[in-house]
Amino acid sequence: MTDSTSALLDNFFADLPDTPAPIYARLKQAIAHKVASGQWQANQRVPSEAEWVKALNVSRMTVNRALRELTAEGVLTRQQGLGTFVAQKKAHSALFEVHNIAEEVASRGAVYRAEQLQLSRGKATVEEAVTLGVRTNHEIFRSVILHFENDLPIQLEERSVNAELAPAYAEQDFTRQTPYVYLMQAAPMTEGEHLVEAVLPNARECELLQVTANEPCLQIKRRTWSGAKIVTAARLLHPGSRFQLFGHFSR
Amino acid sequence: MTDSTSALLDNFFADLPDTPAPIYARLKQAIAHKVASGQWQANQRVPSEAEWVKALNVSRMTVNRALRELTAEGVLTRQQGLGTFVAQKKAHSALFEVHNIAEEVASRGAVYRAEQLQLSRGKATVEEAVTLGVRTNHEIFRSVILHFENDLPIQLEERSVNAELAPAYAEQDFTRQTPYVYLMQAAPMTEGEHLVEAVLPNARECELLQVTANEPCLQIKRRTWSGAKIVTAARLLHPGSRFQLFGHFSR
DNA sequence: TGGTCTAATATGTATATACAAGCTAATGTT
DNA sequence: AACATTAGCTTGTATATACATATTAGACCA
Repeated sequence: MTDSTSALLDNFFADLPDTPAPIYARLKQAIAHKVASGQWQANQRVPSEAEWVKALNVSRMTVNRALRELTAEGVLTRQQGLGTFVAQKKAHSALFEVHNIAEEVASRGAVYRAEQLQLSRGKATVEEAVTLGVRTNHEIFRSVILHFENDLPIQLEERSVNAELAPAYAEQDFTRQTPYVYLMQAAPMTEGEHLVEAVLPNARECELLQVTANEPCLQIKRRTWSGAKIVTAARLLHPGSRFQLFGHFSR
Repeated sequence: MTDSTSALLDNFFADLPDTPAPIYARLKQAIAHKVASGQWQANQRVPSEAEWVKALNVSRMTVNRALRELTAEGVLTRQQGLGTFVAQKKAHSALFEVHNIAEEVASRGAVYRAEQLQLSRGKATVEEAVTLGVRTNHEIFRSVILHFENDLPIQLEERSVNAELAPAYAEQDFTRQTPYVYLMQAAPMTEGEHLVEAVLPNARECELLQVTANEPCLQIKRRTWSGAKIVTAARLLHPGSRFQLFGHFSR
């Protein structure tokens, strides 16, 4: 084991709840948190099974189970004889994963740009309180961002954010970094839901998205959880002629 | 072990390829095939770990791994002290799973009905050959079915089927049983892809779906594989005002 | 009859051990 | 210098064992 690895593993479980969860589950959670929060970057090497065994004083099969399950879940990738690494995000997984529109546009070789139309803070309306699962006196952020691919609008994003979980939301510059990036490091997503439907945009949305009236749009309503609390709820509107959702599954 | 269980396990691996795959993987594949093909129904009890150990002469941990992974994949459910069972299909998993529209409508407590508008056999057109990955002289079936929820059209389904993999497709009565049910038992699905977008229906589609012009529709193009071959390609058109896709994910 | 306890059975987790197989770097040879 | 071999690391799989915990059915007793 290298010195850096040793430092990596010192007090690894320190910031985890000392719940009576199985060892393999706590190890999974700890690693998943490192990855989700961005502390461990894609393609970075993860300690080997033998190193975990030495550092945590558990059996190799227990470590093996944790790493194997995280691999099945797409968090890690492993190569026999080589090691275990943080997995890269899939390019075409928009249907199954919460995606970062900036990365997606870039992966198509197109130019990405964003305009921030609104960013405010206030107490939750009744609708927002219901959607986010908070009281009506709870502080929330609201943002409206228009995302461009090659100077054509590709996504209109209206978002409500739980201020308790993402306190520095208003200080972000969303023309430089999408909300996704900040939210993932502030409150890593553990669960989420999508609701996808085809809708007609109203006059203002037509203008913003630069589409003619009667152009159908794909609307995605998404909520994401971090633990038991809802972090954010978003409504994403995509011009039907410029945007498709793609998904692939096995077994 | 009961006699029926014993019969169940006789020659369990008989119809599986004798490839040099790991034991746990072959057991997973064999069980998944029983479930996917409908031979083992939902909620049916699966042999216990001890029974598998006795019948296959392998260690319990190997069986445990197969059953545990199938549980993580949603094929089985397990209850400590009780046993292992074939899992029920999720109600709201339309986004992630290939769904059976009849079951979905029924699960909402609504009345399901279908009209078969077309059912024919012939050689593949160039477009079909490309979509299905076959030669242009390959035999395929084509069907058009309109699905109703409470006497309102909810899905227009245009489907091309590989006749080699589903030879009895034309003999089915799709007003009584959806193509999904026959296809799953004829050639269990191992992989699939979706392409989701918002579109405007043409005049004929508007009439069939009983929607006004300018009503946006959700179009899903889906292809499913059984092993290396494509079984079927379908285009599903849903009125936007009556249909939503829902998805949920963890971690 | 009704309730309680217990034995049997099921899955859940953890460990130690063993060997197979892939990759890399150092070593040795020509 | 160029090549081949090997040692040492990695993950992948399979087994035996142990104990924990959940559920059920039947034995037992009041």
